Amino acid sequence: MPELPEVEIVRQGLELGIVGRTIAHTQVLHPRAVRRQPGGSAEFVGLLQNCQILAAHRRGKYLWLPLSSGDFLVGHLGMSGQLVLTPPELPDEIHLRVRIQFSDPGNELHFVDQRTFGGLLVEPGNGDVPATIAHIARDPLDPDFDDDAFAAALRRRRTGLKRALLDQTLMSGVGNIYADEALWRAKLHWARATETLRRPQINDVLAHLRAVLTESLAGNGTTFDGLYVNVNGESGQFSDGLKVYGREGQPCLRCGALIRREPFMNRSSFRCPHCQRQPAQVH
DNA sequence: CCTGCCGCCTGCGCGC
DNA sequence: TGCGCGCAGGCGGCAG
Repeated sequence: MPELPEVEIVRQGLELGIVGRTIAHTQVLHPRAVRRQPGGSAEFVGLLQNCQILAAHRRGKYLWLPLSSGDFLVGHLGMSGQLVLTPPELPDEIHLRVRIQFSDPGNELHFVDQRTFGGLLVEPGNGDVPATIAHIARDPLDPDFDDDAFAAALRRRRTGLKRALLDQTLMSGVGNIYADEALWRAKLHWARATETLRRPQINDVLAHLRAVLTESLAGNGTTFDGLYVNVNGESGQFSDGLKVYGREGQPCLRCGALIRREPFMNRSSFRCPHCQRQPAQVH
């Protein structure tokens, strides 16, 4: 499940592997992969033809590549998406959705996606950030992330803390795994009412989020279910760094209480019932 | 405007 | 053995 560290590792791989190269041919093997393209597959392919890739940027879990045409190639990996650099002579991956070939004889760029929640599109490049992702907030590792503004916005919310951390318009890049890890480190319950948080606790959550995201980045991200890989098809090594996510029934690494898995937004939350007690006021 | 919920997808593992 | 179901979960769209 790619979150900030995993998407950033992919971005770095794209920067090294495809920036400066020129697209020669594009093939869409599954129309759902370009469902956000207004004109469909034909438009997507046409807009990429003969474009040079100028840079590789990221906002939260979105990637975008400015093109020599002035357009942006925008991508989201969803839950199971992979952008991999594949030698042309290798057989296609089972879930290959989009193939991009370059004018040079190097590796192709493949968008591979089992569950097809991810996708690509090309849109006009008006402004710094693509219109598609204009609503996505900065992430907590972004130098321009505004702690004061975040704290104020968080306290204006009337919802649960984890729900707020997952809201990409408030803060981006955080998903189910890193939200659970940061809450465990901060000893806060996922349902804690946001309006009851004091500034020191918000600072604490931010510090723990930054720490776990940075540690994961240093370990090349988390490969939990085998679906996340970098552009060279390699897994991340941070799975061992997870202290609470996926550890249902195992002892808390701080106090020994058994980690619980609880239903949350049609998925799961993991917490220590002792370190992360349910507060009086929840959402 | 704000909040919360649903549907979209496929493969895997488990229980019967 | 084989089948059905729960689960993984980010995000856009929409209802209230």
